[in-house]
Amino acid sequence: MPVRVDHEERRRQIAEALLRIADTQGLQSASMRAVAAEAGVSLRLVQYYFTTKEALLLDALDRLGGQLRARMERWIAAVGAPATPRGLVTAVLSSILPTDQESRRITRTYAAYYTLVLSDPELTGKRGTAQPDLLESFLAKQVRAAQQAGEIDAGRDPEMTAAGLLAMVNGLGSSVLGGQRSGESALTILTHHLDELFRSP
Amino acid sequence: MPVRVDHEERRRQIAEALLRIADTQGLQSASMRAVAAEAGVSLRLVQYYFTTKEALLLDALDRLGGQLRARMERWIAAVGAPATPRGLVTAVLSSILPTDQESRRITRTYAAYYTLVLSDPELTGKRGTAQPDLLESFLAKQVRAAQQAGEIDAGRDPEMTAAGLLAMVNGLGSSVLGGQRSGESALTILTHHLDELFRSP
DNA sequence: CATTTTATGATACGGGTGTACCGCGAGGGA
DNA sequence: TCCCTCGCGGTACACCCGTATCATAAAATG
Repeated sequence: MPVRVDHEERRRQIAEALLRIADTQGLQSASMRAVAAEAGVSLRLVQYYFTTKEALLLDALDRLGGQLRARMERWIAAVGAPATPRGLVTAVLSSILPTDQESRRITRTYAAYYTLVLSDPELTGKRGTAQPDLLESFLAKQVRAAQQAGEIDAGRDPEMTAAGLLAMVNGLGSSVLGGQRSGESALTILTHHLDELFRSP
Repeated sequence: MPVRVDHEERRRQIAEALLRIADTQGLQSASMRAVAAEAGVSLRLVQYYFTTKEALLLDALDRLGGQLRARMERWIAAVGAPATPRGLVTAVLSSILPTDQESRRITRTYAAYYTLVLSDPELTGKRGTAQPDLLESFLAKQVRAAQQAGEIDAGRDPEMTAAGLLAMVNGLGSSVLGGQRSGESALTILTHHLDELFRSP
């Protein structure tokens, strides 16, 4: 049987099985054996393509980050040709919020990784750490652009505003996942704050 | 040796050992044996005072909630005799932020419980679920009071504002724990937003 | 004093975990 | 054709987990 095989495809198949388990049952249920079963392969194969569990965890985390990035780009592309700052900010922030099935899956899986990173900080050696900062400065740039267009009060601090918005969206996502709030009400709260931000003084 | 013993004291001793491990190494490292060792007792004793692990987890979570409540009350009491709405809101929100050692410990431990609850929602049967809602309505009440005193623009929606603030503080806490931001800068961002909220129109 | 209850020690059981090792058939290169 | 290495199945090892069981000494109770 052992014909030449597409390694990347096999790795993807296994890593996504891990992500599926992390989403539905949490990372602590994602044992090598469970991942193998979910992917429909033998335990040996998981070991073969990812020699250690840590490698599998890290690879899957990379793929998850890619999925979130792809989703954000899709939402950004959907705002249409004249990409206004307000449209970009709204797209980025609401793409993170767990409102549909995909975003709920992504957010839940990230949450599963969160405590893992907390208890073992060197697990992610300068991996996704830079991404939130990039997002934040992107948002700050859009805020500045909106200020120059007169859509946002010039007295606001762009960095503070961006950081606050991003933190708020993260917090809203946590409360949705925790069941205290629905995704729709979280989105309502977000748009309310965006409306308030984007009103000419 | 078995003199009559203070059960509550023993339970506290063991539960706090659990919380200490959850803080420093995460909940997944908090096995019964590890808790026993940390508390300086035998495994059998942990079983004796909390027959099952779930009971121990739940009891420790209750105690953690009590610690956070006590901290908030201490911060509220510290604002002085004329308790202005702004003082109360500031006290409540900044007491949650992981700025000092105690709040960092509490926030980290709550985060450790968070994913546990996500993967097993019926673990906490209507336990701390109500507390965030109470906090939120308390904050909304203070916002309304400040509006009537003319300290906050009357056009703001109190509930939305309160929900946004609480979510922002939660998100800021996560980013501090994740190492992307210092506790001081998180506090700076919070006070910046509070300054913006509490300016007469 | 006898007996029951309380607080504790020691240890065993069944199961799940990550990893390592052995084997083996089917390509491809010499 | 010979041989090597690629892809993979099966299984074993050592360890950790939560829980259950047995034993026992001290105190409370009668």
